[in-house]
Amino acid sequence: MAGEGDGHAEPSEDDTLKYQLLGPSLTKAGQDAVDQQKVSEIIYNASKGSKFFNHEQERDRNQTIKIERLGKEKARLEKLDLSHDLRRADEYLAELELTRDLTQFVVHVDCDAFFAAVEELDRPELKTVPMAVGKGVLTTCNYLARKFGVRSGMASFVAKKLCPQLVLIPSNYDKYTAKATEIRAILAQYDPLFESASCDEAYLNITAYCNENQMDPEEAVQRLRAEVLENTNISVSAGIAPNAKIAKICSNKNKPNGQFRVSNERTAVMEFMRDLPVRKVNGIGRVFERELESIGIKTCGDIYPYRAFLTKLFGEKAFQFLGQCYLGLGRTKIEPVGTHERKSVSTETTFHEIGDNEELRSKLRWAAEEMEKDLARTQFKSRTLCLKVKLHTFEVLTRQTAPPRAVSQAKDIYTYALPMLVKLEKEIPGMKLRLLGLRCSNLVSTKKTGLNFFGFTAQPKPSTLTETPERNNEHEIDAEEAFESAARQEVQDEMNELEQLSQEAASPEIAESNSAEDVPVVEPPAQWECPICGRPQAADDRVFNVHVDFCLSRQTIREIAQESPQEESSSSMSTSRKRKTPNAATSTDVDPRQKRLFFR
DNA sequence: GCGGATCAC
DNA sequence: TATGGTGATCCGC
Repeated sequence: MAGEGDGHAEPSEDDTLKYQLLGPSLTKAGQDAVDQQKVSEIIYNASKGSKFFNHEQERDRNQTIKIERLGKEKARLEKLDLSHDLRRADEYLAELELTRDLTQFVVHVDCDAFFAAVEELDRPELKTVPMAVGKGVLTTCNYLARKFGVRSGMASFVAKKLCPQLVLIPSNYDKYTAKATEIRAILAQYDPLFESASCDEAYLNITAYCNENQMDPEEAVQRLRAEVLENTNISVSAGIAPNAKIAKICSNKNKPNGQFRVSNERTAVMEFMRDLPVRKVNGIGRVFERELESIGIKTCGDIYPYRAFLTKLFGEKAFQFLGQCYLGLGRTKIEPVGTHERKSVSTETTFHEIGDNEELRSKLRWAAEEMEKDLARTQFKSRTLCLKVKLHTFEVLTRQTAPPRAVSQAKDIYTYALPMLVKLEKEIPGMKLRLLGLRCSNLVSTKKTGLNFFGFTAQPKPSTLTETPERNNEHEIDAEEAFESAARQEVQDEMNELEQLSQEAASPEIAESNSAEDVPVVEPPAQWECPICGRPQAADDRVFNVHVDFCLSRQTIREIAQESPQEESSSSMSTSRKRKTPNAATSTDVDPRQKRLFFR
């Protein structure tokens, strides 16, 4: 914690900066026995004077200013009558409490020092020495290295200062993904619909497994972990809890090679959260931690006495998120990542400082070519293009533009990105960059699915690194789930097609400028009736899509209204939605994913 | 809608 | 000597 050890509650400027320099993974496992004071000193001295350091210092100063404002605002609020805010907060918490679901067993599985562990399988001699994977920046390190204060995300030259004998291994992602696939095959036996959170993490809902096998969740997870270890030689840690948020926190509790459970009782959950540092919660990082600490919130239990202040100090979204933290609520619905919708594709690279305009153009051309490949791989075109640069001072700038038509080819991307770069060169005389990148958003799918809306012919999903095993190959999967999966995919494709159409309607020239394989041919049924409202519709594909989409939304709202109002118990900060009206059932702000209810 | 900032892994 | 890449979300304007 910042300021610790100086005998003062108020952290000094250096303390916050040093804490910042320690990196984001301070709270991770394997650091308990480390003298943080000493480590922090070494990192500080290794970094001092560098451009990176100066930038961090600048950021730290800005945060301090923000926190000072926060303190003044809090002092101002304390003099006001907040009874209205207090009542509102209590009403919201009561509302949240009604959504609590304690019927599910959710598990978060986390591989221990995954990349390092995989490397150790190939070269067992690495097990006995401090070792890290990565080049300029470490992606993972083994537990021997952590004893020296070495952490993921740390610059390797700093790590070498902490631990001169540290062995560095270049990363080999293909190897890790292959291993991850082996592990996922085992996870699927416990929950075929498990969710890959990343290469080395997954969420499972083992409620059905436990019921079918008459097994205690802890016993089931013991078995799961043993099975993974036996078959793949990778040790994993796990958290068991009534929801994903707590399960995630629990998986870190007994790392490595351990597990921890918070039982499905309200008192157990509340007690667990009460003393839990807010930083342990997914979504609360170093900055928010500092802000919360400055007003007196260190643990999730501390949130409650401040409930009346939170909206005015941090905004509505943060208030709702913190409310869920205090109550220990989280999602219980675990679903494969394939069901999520991609929002952007991006590429960026760091290089040594470049000021020469010609050289920068060459970097931009390269980025555009990378982007073309990525868009082809993910099967998208893009209607919004964003240029990202990092100056030699580490300051990051972005500039965004909307090309007249969706782009997918390198030459088009370059054409529309170049003016942004030129403008930046003019704005910043003598501009020197250390990074250049491109991001595409407002995506339009180019997947060829045909338009058999009611045929439900599922398309095989592109297999990305974190994708779950192909559901269609798992013959033991419930037929209804497979059906639902296909339906979800269809709805997704449908919406993408709709976007594609609207985009083409706006710019007719695109249909000519692209070859047939880029743009799927749209063949709607000649005549049809809307399956929802039953009304006959004109055989115009655009109207068809718009109408069905509209009807689907309406249908969904009706269905949700009929179901219990607890449908969506809660969600994490990143997925939480507006909730101005207290009752979600009457809200028209429907999560698109809920449209699948129609297919039940 | 845009740009900056934060967060996770 | 030297501090990453990808994707997402939220806020203020």
